[in-house]
Amino acid sequence: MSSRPVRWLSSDQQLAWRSYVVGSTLLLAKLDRELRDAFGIALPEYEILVRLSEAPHGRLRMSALADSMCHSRSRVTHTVKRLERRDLVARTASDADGRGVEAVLTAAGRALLERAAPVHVEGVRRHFVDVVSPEDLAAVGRAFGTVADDLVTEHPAADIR
Amino acid sequence: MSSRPVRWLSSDQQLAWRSYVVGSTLLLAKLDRELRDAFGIALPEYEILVRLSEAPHGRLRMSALADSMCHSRSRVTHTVKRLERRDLVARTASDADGRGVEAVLTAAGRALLERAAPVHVEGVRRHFVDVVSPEDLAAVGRAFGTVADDLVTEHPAADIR
DNA sequence: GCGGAGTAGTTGAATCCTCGACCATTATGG
DNA sequence: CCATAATGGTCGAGGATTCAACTACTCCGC
Repeated sequence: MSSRPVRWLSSDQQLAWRSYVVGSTLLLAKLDRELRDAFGIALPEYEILVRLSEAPHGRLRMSALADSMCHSRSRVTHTVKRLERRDLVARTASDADGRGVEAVLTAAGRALLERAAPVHVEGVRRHFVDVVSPEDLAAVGRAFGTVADDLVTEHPAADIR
Repeated sequence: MSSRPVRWLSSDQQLAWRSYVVGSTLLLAKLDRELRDAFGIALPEYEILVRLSEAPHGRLRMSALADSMCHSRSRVTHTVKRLERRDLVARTASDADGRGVEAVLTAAGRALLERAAPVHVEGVRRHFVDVVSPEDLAAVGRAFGTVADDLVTEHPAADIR
């Protein structure tokens, strides 16, 4: 058990890492609060509405929803149940697959989203996109795209699913 | 109330933003799980141990702990209470300030941290630092450093504190 | 030194997320 | 076909986080 020596982070790397952790924490908390205060919905709930709105007929299977957000199926079930209680989405059985369930955006859900989206986008701009340089923004996208690919394909599939 | 037109994100900006949200979600979840599986502590708990270990005598006030992680005081109280229950930290009254409470790393806490740190750092490397280019890493650090500064100084102080 | 304003921290309830167990349905293989 | 495995989804319990009080102490002005 001759453990090889730990490869600690350089001080530059450590600084970058901590800046990311703190900045990211603050950013997501801020955007969450803005949506909550203005519309009473949390960021994950908002993102579900967005994904539904982008799907044909505002309709998507629970598993597709879960996969696209990298959330557990259980989490999506709970989140959608909350949204359903507020009549922002509805659930119907899938007719192709007897096991499947599809979530649909209701009229109220679409209306809420149309009011919320500009506010949210404005927040993303003010607190993120507009405060970093275009080059750094592109780098962030590249970096986390790579991270996501790495984590999704790492194990023989079936990680978050 | 002539609302000015919404400045939507360009598709590049949108892609960068979504990559960040998904990649970040996956990354933090992964690192959290690694610590949980190997040592039974969550990422926020680990970070408290780290900050304590870096402070003189392994001792820090609750508010300093909260500020350095950008967590609410209430959250730190709960987290430290959990750590105290497992004898990884102890709490003592601050003698300078009668209101203050200081958290101290116990021997067990330090021992756990010394086992956990190499594993965590290795995870940060494998899933983040080593999969992105040094330039992109630096850009991520710059970007979120800016974001954090912006959010901390935005309101007349006293935002998360 | 007294009274009010601000600071430090805790508490408990409500909410959200995770985990494991579970049911129903669909594929697979002999 | 039929047994078994795999997939899609739900549920409830327990743990974590937030929120709104609340206590206790310090600081400041007078």
